[in-house]
Amino acid sequence: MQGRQLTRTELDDARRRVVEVAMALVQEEGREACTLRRVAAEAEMSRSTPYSYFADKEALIDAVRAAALHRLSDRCEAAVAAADDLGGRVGALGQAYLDFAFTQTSLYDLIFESHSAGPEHQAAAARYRRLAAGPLGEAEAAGMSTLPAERLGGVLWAATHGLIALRRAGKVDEESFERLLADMREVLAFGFVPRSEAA
Amino acid sequence: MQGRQLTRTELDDARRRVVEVAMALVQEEGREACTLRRVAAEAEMSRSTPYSYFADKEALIDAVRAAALHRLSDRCEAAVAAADDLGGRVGALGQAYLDFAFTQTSLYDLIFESHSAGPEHQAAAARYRRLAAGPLGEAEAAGMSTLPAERLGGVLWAATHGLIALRRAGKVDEESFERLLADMREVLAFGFVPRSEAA
DNA sequence: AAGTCTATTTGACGCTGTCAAAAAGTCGGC
DNA sequence: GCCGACTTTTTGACAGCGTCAAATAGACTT
Repeated sequence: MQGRQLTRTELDDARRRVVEVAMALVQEEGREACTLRRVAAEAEMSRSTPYSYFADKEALIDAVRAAALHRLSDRCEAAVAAADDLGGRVGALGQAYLDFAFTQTSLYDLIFESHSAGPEHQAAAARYRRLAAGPLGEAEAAGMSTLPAERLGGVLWAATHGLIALRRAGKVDEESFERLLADMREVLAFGFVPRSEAA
Repeated sequence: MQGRQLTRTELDDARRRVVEVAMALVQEEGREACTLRRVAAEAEMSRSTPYSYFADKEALIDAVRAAALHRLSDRCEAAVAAADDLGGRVGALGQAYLDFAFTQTSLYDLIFESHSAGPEHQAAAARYRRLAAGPLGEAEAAGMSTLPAERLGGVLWAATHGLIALRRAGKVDEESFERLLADMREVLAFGFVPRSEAA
């Protein structure tokens, strides 16, 4: 109920708080539970105050999606930073990705929910690609990859996400998932020059 | 407003009609537009009659999901049947899959929407796997695959779906999509014994 | 102190999924 | 040929949703 002109950062802070509350709601109670009215209540504002920061619900969800993608990037970045050799970095990237997908399931699903052309989202996606290009670029520079890092990264991302999605949607069971993950490592390793020289 | 005891097939017919209307609604106006009340109206029944056939909305959507998966299988099956050599059959399977994904986008998305453990859904998924195992099994029998058909199929399915999902979610643009599809064919061909013997 | 400008809240609308109660229709027994 | 039992369908009602217009509350300016 305050009436003075808000500073830029005050406004941004409020906006950010709304996104945080919404993200927490998605993560803890699922996509469905993330309703505008609940977000508002939990952020201790009236039900239509979020409309000061977002055009509509979809705009809010878009922001949450971008934030979720940033969080995924954070996890991967940290994991990569903690590893100390090249192999470790590539492995850590993949492991962190899988951990996020199966730990923060609702957020992960949100990230890949259909069409979202906003600039925030594109930026977040670009950041993730750039990040993944790190270890893979190293591999390329070391002459270990038959493909440019960016393209190998795309193939790996697609395959990994696809397998996760199939598992999540119940198209493959737990057992098949594990086996397919191993198979994929085998097959996709072809994107790298023969690791053991004798496969 | 009829009051007599309905035969098994009458009941099934009505149920099927509801599913068909709902599926048409999803395909033509999107997932959001598929509301219970609209389905009921379009099927010319009162708003709560669908509850005679489905426990709740999610149960109806589950049925639509299974039906959509069956339709995808139909398309793939027909495409495979129309091709006459092994290479053609494998290619036709993939092409039909991609066509469906980019043509019936809402239905395709629905298929992979999270968790759906119902038996109808499992059966539909099993049918699709069995179907895909046809051409791939041939390839295996011809000694062209380094993996059992079922496992190679899983890898291909995951990679293909993942790429489609990335494209759909705006994580890769049109251009990257085409390039990655080609890259994936290249890399994944390793699941087959060297096609040209000299890659 | 009055008036202006801005941020927030409140009221209201049409839509949704859902269920209990009412209604409508068909059939078997008399 | 009507009556009561049974089954299916419709209607009424409720809470919750996203959304917007109007009303409100608060802080600056003059």
